[in-house]
Amino acid sequence: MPKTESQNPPLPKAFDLRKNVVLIAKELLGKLLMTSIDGQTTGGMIVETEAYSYRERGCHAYQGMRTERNKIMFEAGGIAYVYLCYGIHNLFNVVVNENDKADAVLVRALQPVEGEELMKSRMKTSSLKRITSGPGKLTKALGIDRTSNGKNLSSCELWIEDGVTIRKKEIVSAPRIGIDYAGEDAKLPWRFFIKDNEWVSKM
DNA sequence: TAGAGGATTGAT
DNA sequence: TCAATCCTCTAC
Repeated sequence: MPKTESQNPPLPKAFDLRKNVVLIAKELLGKLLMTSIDGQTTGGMIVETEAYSYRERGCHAYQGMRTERNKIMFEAGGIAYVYLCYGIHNLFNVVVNENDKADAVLVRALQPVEGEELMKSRMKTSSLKRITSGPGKLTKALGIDRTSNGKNLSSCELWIEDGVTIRKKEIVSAPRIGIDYAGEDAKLPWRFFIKDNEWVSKM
């Protein structure tokens, strides 16, 4: 039987709009990112995130720069911001904060928990090894593309639910990847991942 | 409207 | 280390 909107769990507390995007990026670790496409469910535990705020240069919406691509970031939190990177990869972000405060959390890696066979099929591999260890890979494995842009994260096709609680001492912070253009802001330790987790990208 | 560059990935 | 690949943004 197809899922309905009301059957999905409410968004986890990580989406509390009063919280800072950096705090939310840490709290998303351990949560489950799930998709249900054509009745087939896939999903994984979030093991790596990066925080982006309109206040710093690494962010697409730096200083309130609103474009056709990033306009979704300016909406109220709890929706998906999916964009194409390098012309090839779809990258998935969780929009947080209030209207016009364009903060988002990039999900960089997952640990598969459901639909492993379908994910392997989508990745055209017979091995589960590292198929969701990277922002471009996890979207492909879960079937996320730009049609998911702006989608509510309590929808029946794409949602986040509570998983396991990650203790503070298990969370490692580091500078974000691939934003050298952001100058000093590139050094902000806003990349978070679960210590010793084999699914984290670029160990 | 043209040109440059990019929150990546996989092959070599 | 480099190519793939194409959307987005900026400059003119």
